[in-house]
Amino acid sequence: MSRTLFKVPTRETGIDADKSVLDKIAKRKKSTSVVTGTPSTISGKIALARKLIESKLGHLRDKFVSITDEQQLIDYIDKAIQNGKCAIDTETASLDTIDGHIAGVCLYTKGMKPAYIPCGHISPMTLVRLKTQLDYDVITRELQRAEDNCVKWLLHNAKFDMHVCYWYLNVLISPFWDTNIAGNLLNENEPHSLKVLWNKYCKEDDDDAQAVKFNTLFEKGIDFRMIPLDLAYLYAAFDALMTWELYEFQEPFLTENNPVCIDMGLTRVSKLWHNIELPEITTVFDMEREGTCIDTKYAKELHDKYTKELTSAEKVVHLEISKVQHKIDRLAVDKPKMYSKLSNPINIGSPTQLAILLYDVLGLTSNDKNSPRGTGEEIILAMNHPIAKAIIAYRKVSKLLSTYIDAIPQQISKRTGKLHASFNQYGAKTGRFSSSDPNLQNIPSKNHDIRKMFIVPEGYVMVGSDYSQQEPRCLAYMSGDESLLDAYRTGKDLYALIASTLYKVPYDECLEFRPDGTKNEEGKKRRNSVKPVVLGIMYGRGSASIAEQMGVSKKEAERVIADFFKHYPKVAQFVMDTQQKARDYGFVETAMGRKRRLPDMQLDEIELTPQITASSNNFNPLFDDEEDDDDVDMNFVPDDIYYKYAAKMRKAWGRKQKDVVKQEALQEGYAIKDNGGKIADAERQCVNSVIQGSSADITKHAMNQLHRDEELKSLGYKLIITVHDEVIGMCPYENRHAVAKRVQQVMVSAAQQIIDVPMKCDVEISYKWYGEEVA
DNA sequence: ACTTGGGGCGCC
DNA sequence: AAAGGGCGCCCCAAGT
Repeated sequence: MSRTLFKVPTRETGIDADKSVLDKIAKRKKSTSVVTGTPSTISGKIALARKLIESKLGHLRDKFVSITDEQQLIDYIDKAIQNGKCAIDTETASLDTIDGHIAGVCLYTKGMKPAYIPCGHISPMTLVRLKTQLDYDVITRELQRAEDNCVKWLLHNAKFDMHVCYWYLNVLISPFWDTNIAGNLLNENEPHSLKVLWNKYCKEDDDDAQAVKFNTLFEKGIDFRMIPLDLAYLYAAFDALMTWELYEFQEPFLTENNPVCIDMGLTRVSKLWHNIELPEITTVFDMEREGTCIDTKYAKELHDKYTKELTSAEKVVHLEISKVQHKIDRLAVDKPKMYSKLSNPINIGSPTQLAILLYDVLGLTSNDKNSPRGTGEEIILAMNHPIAKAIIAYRKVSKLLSTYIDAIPQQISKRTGKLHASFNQYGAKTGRFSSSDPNLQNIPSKNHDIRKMFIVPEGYVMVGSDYSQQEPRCLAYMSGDESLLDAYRTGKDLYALIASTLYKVPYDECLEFRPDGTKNEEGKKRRNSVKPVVLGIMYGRGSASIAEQMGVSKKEAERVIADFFKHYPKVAQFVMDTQQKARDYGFVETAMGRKRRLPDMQLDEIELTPQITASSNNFNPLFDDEEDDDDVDMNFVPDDIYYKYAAKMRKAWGRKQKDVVKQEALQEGYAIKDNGGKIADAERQCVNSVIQGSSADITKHAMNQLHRDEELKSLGYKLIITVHDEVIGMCPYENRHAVAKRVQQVMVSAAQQIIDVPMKCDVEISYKWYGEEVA
C-alpha cells in the first residue's frame, strides 16, 4: 500500500499541555467536594481511581504487563509478526483524535501477556512527560515494523485507533477486524461497547475477570495521561485482550465456509463484511483524515448576518408578547404556578414557556389531539395568530445560527485547519451511515448560505455525485415488478409514468416540461402528487398520511394507493412477503444480505397475565400461598381465553374501546399487554429496512470503488463527505472533467454490481457545496 | 455540575 | 381512529 505519510507530526512535551488541565488545577481551590464525596482535585481523582483499580483489577497485576523497555517491545512485536495477528487499542487524553494527546498503546497477541505501552503519560503535578516511558519514535518504529510485516490488526472501533496511530504516532494501520462493526452485522439490536460485548460473549468466569467500564473507575473528564503507570496498564491492557477474544468469538460466524457461519445463515453477511464493511473502514478513515475546508471568513459574515436577523426576529415576537402583557399579569393571579415558570422576558426557545404563552395566556388551542400543548411548527401556524409566524421565523434563524453557523467553525481542527467530522459506518440499524461532530448529513440544502461555508483548497474543485432515485430503484429491484423495472429500463421518468397510469393521462402530460422545453404546470402537479405514494410505501405510511402529503382526501388517497398496487402488483406482493418473512424468521435482508432483525414482528398480539386478586374470577385462596408456586404455572392462560381477547382487541378501534376490553379482561382475572403498536411499528420497518439498507449497500460499495479506483487515484480525487445517496469528493481543477466522467462510471457500475436496474448518477463540479457549477 | 429525556427540526 | 422510515444537535427542564 503506497499511502503517503505527512511530515512528522509535532509532539506534545506535556509542558505546554492542556489549558483545560490548568483550569482544573486553578479551580480546585474553589470547589468543595464535601457534600457529594466526589473528589474534585486531580490527586483526589487519582487516589479514587487507585482504590477502585486495585480492588477490581488488582488480581491482574502479574497477568498483564507494562512495557517500558525497548527490547521488551521488540520481542512483543516479533511475537505478533510470528503469530500474524495482534489486537491493538489506544488510550488517549480525550476523545479528540487530532487535537488531543495519546497516553499509550495496548497490544495483545497469543502467547504474550496483554501489554500496555505508555508513551504520553505526564506527572499530574508538573504536567511534565514521564521519563520512564519509551520514546515515541521507538513505538512508531515497532508498530510500523508490524504493519510492514502484514500483521493482521484486530481492533474495536478501528477508525478511532487508526486516527490516534496516524495523528499521534504517524503510523497507518490496516485493519483486519473491527469487533464493533462486526458486532453490528451479527446483531444490530444490542449495545456494542467492547466491555459489554466481551462480558456477554467471552467472559468465562463470573468472579475472576470482569470488564470494568472507564466511567466506573475514573472520574468524568479525567486525563488518562495522569494515571500512574503502575495502574494504567491494569485497565488499558485488558482492552486489547478483550478485543482479541471477541474477535475469536466472532470470526467463525463471519467466515464464509465455516460451519458455524453456514448454520447461522450468515454466508451473505460474511461476504458483506469482507467485501464491503471491512474495506469501508479504510475508505472512511481516509475520508475523515482528509477533512473538509471551511470558509471561516464567510462564516463570520454569516454569523453577523444571522445574528442581526435573530435579534430582529426576537424583537417581533416580544412586541407581540407585549401586546398581551395584561393577560400575563392576570395569569400571575389566576395560575401563579404557571406564571412562575415564565422568565422575564419570556424565553421563546423554551417549549414549556411557549406552551404557557400560547395556551394559558392567549387561550389558543392545538389542532393536534396527540399533543394538546404542542409547540411544533404545524400546530403553531394553524393557530393563525400574528405571533405564530414570528415564533417560527425566530426558530428558523436560531436553528441555523446555533446548529450550523456558529457550531461548525468551532469544530475546525487547530492542527489541520480543516473540519474532520465523524462518519459512523453503522450509525443506523439499517446499515446507513450517520455523521457527527458535526453532523454533515443534515446541513440545510434549501438555504444555500450554510452549504457555501464548505469549500475546497486552492486549485481544487468539489465533485458532488448523487444517485438519482436510489431508493425507488431499489424498490423496483427488490420487488421485481416488471412495470417498475420497465420504467427504468426504458429511461422513463418513474413518477411521470406512475402518474400517467394512475390518472389515465398520456405520459407526456405528466412531465414537468413539454418536449419544447416549456413548463407544464399541470404535468408537474400530476407528477409531484404521486411522489408521496411511492415514498409512503417505502416508509410504511398510512393512507391518511399520504393523503395529507398529496393534498387530497383520504378516500382519494386510498383509491390512488389501491390503483398503484393494482398496476404494480409485485410491489404489493413484495410488501406482504417482506413482512411475512420477518414474522417467520424474525429478520429481513437487503440486496447484499445485510440483516435487520425485527423481533417485534414475532410478538403475540397481546400478552395475558393472570391477576391474582380477591376480586378477580380466577382467585383461588388455596393458591395464595407462596409454597404452592413450585407446582403451578402462575402464568398459565388457556388458549381460548387468549384468542377471545386477541380478537376483541383487534376489533377495538381507538384507545377508548381498547380500554373497555382491558377492563373486561381484568374482570375475568387477566391483565392485557397490547403489542399492537409495537407490531405495527415493526411492520413499517420491514419494507423500509430493505430499501434503505439496500441503498446503503450501494453507496458503501461505491465509496470503496471510488476510493480504490486507480484512475481516480492518479487524478487526485479524494472523498470528503457522504450523505446517504450522495458522495462528495474533490480533485485538482485541471482534472475535473476526467474525474467527473470517471466518478459517474464508477458510481453507476458499483450500483449495478448490486441491483439489476439501470442506475443514474448526476455529477456536479463547483468550488463550494451548492456553489455555481464550474465549466 | 452533569446527565437524561423530550420537543423541535435540519437532512436523505 | 390513526397510522412517518433512518439519523444527530440544539435547547430546556428535571433528576441525580
